[in-house]
Amino acid sequence: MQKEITIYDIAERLGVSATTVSRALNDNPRINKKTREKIHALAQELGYRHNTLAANLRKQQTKTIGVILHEVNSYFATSVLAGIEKVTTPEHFDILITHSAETAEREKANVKNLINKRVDGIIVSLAMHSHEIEHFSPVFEREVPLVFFDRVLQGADCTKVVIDNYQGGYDATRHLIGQGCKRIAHITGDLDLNVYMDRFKGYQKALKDHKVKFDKELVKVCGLNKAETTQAVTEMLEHKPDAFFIPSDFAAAVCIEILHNKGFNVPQDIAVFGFNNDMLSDLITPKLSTIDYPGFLMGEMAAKTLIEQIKLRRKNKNVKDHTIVIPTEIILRESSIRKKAKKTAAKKK
Amino acid sequence: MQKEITIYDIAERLGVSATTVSRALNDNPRINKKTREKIHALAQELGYRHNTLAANLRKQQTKTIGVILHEVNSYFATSVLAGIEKVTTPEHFDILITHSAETAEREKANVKNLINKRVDGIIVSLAMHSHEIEHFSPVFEREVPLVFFDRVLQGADCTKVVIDNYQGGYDATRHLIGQGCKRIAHITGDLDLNVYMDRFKGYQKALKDHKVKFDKELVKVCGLNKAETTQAVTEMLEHKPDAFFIPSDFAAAVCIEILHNKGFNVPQDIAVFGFNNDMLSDLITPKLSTIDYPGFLMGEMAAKTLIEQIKLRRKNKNVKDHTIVIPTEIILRESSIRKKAKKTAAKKK
DNA sequence: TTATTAATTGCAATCGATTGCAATTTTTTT
DNA sequence: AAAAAAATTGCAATCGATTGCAATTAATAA
Repeated sequence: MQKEITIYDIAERLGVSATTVSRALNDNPRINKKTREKIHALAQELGYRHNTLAANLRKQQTKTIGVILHEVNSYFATSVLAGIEKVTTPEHFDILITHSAETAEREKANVKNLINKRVDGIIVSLAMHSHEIEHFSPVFEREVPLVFFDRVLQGADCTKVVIDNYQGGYDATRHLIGQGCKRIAHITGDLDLNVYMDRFKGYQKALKDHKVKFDKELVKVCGLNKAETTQAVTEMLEHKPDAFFIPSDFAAAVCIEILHNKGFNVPQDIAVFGFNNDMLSDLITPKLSTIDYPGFLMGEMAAKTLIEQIKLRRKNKNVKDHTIVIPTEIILRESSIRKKAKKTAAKKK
Repeated sequence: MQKEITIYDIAERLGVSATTVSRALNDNPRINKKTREKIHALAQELGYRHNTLAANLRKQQTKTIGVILHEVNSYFATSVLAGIEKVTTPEHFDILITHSAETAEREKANVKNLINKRVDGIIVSLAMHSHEIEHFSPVFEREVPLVFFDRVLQGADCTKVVIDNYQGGYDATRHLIGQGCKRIAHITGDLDLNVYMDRFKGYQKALKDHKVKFDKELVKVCGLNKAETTQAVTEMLEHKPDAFFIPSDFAAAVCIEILHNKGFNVPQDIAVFGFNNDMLSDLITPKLSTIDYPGFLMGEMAAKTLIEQIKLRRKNKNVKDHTIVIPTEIILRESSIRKKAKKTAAKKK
């Protein structure tokens, strides 16, 4: 491995100063055009590579955004990343992705690591078991711009990008009621998380507004993975629900499979409603009604907001914390539409 | 924003040298235990944060691995990333993820960026339209360890981690033949890519080995997205296939949907076989037979190999290029099993 | 008590680019 | 031709941690 070429090597060969080389390579107009071209040519010839480390150290900025995800391995996560990417790439920011595997410990280590790496800003979706944000204090102290998205902490005074989970829960439930459902089971995730709690609240409010009695037997919290969902759905059937509102498309798909195996007709016997509008919701049978959860847009908004804050901070302007709420959209497909329940004559085919 | 604390600040307050502070913070046994503890305590108290940039500049290593993906937004991509992560985290490597959106241009820019950032090694899956690796020359010149995975360039003399696509294609086709299929349509992706080419070769070889005539009318290349797949499947039906081998679960799922809409019974009339074992393959109706494509394992292997190479390079040992082939596994589900075709009496239920 | 060895600590250079300020040269104006 | 303005270029410090080598001090052996 030969030694890396530096601006000093170029300077020496051309009999100019390193200052001039540095400026020329940055296309600084203070340097004579001919000199600039000469320098660029030699740099090219020698295979010079700018050393970002050295530059960042001096400039005290890294043009890098740290992203802390609670989990990487999901369609939602990649959608968000793609959205972030869309915004950061044209602004020439790199993204450093870490994941906390749903533990507060890992989350803490990631915060530390990103601060050590001197990222210019951080985007976070909180881990499942992260119920306070004390471990973000190094970030706050340094006034490093920070945007929370999706999984956020209620009440915490910082910038957030969230989806209107309450409205989503409300819309889904109202729709089911409109289809004639009276006993809507709600199998959901950890209610300490804003996303599940808000959907649950929307569910409750819709019931109340439409005078459907709330029965707490019909609500069950579980991990929403295959095993736990299977168990929860099976148990729930004892309470004779006529609909399942399960705010996770994957879990809802599992539910449909169980119902089929047990000989229920979806949606005629039992309607099913998901959440997320994952790719699979359009491919299973019956197609799943769900709430569109625009991860890509969320990533975009989070990145855009963060970059704004980074820019403001460079100008030493102070930053106002605020919350951006992205509207959800209800997607009606087969799993919740009861044709026979319609007032007009049922049309088959 | 107060000034960041440096080792010099700590050194001054404690009346020792920066050298001592640096060593103490790295738990160098050359420093007296009491001194070390004092330094650690003060560092903690002052909220000192190690500056990774400065350290990396001096140490000439970044403990960072660059990852270039052809596309981020897929289940496969996240599986691979999760696999990489599993290996890198305990080794204290960070990963810097870039994506080339299937273009050679972006890929080239990413290579440059990663070199500028002085990553210690790179993991790449080539973009669809990247048919040469000339733009990796800065990597080769610097002898920066590089591992290609999944999408690789045939013949190129570098380390690769691939899946046995040939065997996968062979197994899938042989299975379909075993189910009595004689006209197996093959709708696939760009044959310039090793992954699709190898599967195609496996398909051909299986036909040959089992004396089924190869008909080039039954082979069609397309983008494997929803629109193109729909068109390709529709056109293919004119050639009266009795099976579809579509090496992408998503496209296979689209195919099943089309066949249903047209009134075909899958698998009785037409069998369908996918590739990847994506999450959705287990959720659609009928469940999709497919080839398991262990992205997680692939990521793991790629990262493990790369880190080995990075370590060897530090010791100035030279690195042997080699190819790691990960075996595939055939997953048989409903979409390809023709009950009535069995020799034993067909059992319904 | 002196010679050796071991344990601690520090000096000063280094990694490579950036930038405020000043100096020099060139061009334009009077 | 002298003065003023504009265009170029360079000096030297800076960013913060690391490390080879040397120096000092403490502990042990002779």
